Amino acid sequence: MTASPRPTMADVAAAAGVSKALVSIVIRGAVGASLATRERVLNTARELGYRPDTRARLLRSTRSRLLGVVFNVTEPYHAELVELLYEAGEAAGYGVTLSAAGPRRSEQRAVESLLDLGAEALVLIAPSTPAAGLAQLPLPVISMLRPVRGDAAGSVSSDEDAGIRLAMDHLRGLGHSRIAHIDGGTAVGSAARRQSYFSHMADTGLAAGASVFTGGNTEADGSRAARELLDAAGRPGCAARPSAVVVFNDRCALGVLDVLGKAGLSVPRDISVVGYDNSRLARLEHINLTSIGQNGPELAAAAVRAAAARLGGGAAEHLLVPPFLEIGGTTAAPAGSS
Amino acid sequence: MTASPRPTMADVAAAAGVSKALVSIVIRGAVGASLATRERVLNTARELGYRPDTRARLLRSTRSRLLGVVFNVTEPYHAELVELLYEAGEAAGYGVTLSAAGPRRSEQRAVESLLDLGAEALVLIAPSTPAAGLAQLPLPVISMLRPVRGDAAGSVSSDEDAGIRLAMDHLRGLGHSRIAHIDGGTAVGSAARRQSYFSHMADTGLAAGASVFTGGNTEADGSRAARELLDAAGRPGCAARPSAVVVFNDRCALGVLDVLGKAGLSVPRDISVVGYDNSRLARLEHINLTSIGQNGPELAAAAVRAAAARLGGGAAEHLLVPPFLEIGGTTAAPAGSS
DNA sequence: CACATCTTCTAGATCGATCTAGAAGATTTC
DNA sequence: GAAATCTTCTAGATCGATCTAGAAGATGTG
Repeated sequence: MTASPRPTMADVAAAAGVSKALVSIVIRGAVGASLATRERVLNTARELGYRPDTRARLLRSTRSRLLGVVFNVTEPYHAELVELLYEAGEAAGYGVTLSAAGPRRSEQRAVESLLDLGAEALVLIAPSTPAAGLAQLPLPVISMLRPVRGDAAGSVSSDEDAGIRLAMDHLRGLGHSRIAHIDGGTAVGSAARRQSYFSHMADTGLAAGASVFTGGNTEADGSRAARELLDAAGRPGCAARPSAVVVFNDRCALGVLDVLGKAGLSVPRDISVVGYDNSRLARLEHINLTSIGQNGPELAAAAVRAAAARLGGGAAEHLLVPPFLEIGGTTAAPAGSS
Repeated sequence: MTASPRPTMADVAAAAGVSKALVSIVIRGAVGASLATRERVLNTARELGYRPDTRARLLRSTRSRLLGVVFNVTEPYHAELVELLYEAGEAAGYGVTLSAAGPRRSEQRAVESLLDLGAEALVLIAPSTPAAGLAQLPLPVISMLRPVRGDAAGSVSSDEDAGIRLAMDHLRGLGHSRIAHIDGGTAVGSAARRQSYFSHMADTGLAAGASVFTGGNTEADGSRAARELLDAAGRPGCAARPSAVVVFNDRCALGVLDVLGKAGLSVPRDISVVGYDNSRLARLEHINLTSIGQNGPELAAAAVRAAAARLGGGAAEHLLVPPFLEIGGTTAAPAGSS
């Protein structure tokens, strides 16, 4: 609470006996200062405890070098990306400012506050604003985790098709062939993952054995779907119970695990389960779900690169980052195999 | 991407035929403008699509009315508070800017970036910086979720003692008397909660039956503690198995539930379990843990009030906000009772 | 009507940096 | 040695708002 006024560039200039323009040059690391004075100025700046004032810098400079990031507070995974974006942004010479969206604060509000702050480009994590809306923003926009077509905005997302394939190849490798899918119902991305499931089943000659149950985003959806799956297997004339299930996401998979366990089935001995998201939930020790994870560091780095490229005048890029498979304790070879 | 330059205050002034000082007065809602012109200026501002530039405002004004918030990206609950702080801050006429701390970005770094941005006061959620460090910051600081003594910083936290009492009163009300505690081991806050447990047991004449097991922050800690609890109950000469357990936090409680279930005990029929935090985890439908929750909206509002009061010259306040009890499916009357 | 008071409005300085244009000195070129 | 070029540095304008001091006009008062 000591109110000693913070030193300004003029203070440093006076103390070092140079003009403030020169101090500015040195602090920014721009060309036009000799090595000797550069060092002298940096030293006096350090002695005075000088730190450039972001407000003034932002106001004057044509290139604010500020990256605005909008994330959703209700999504735990966004928080992880936020930290990685700080890192990637700062490594690329950008400052990063956050603005949170959520049930009580609209995405538009979040975007506006970043605009008013002078952000040079925006990274929106899983934006709900339609592409047309993004196109109207007066600066380059990168959509993360939600692919966008066309030139409205760049996009950087995880390759979902590759993710489903990773899951299925893993199960195939273990010896499974009766692989079912519990989808996300009407959730965003559910249709694409279901499509990937079908196409992979077809590619490996298992198209006839494909079976999909309607799940959803929540544990309740997963539980419901799992009960349906068990019922179907018990009905005469139906295919035998699948030996493995690929589930839309981790939360839904949790409901599936719960029902399977209560039905007396042992996972993974009787049936293998793969989730999607590799969330904190999946990594809880007593759950330890095999799951597909997004490559966060690469996603963040790609988003920053895409933003920088767009600022440099490039066209909107659309990147897909390959996900990875985290093998947990819910997958194993099927009971029948050696 | 259309680069139409954004209108400034001067543009609005020219269009409305007044001075920019007057526009400033109107936009800020300051006194000194007639109702008629006020309306006229606001109308032309709206027509031009004028939005004040935060950078310039921040730079010039003595009172930036900007609240800096530091939160930890790895803590899901912080995200919830962040959104509530936006709401509470904006309701009180403050802008809110975030800065994330985390394993890869130090709290100090987060604080510095807010200082450079011109924040007027800081709200640190569960800061790791010691009180002495907080005292050195050149602006009012409010520590949330971590009580701080003395005048170094204001603090707003949940009343943990009241929380433990809520849990115990709930169990007592159901008819439990053999109530054990699984603590947080060396985790922050564990000692205080353990102390509350003891003092409440004493207050209700149950001091002799008090028993504490060493838990911790994670499910593994909870599992270990639960096994110990079951072992102790089986040993000759030891007290009977408790009919209820109050656990340090939800994560730890999850491990407890897991072990109890695997040991063939039914929760809540054979034993009741109460967690702490009322986290998303606890609210998962198939877990549905009875838990103590923090009153987030009230915490946020209190933090903003405390910051404003401090800015107004008041001394550092230290507030305790009462938590609430969320009754789930893991508590019931003990088996023996009617 | 003269004077004080209040309301409404404006000119211009200011915040702390960046940026442009150009001066001063050192170095190269012919 | 004069001209050209390069390096190093500086004065002063500028970004878009806020804020101070004071002008102009309306209203009240004796």
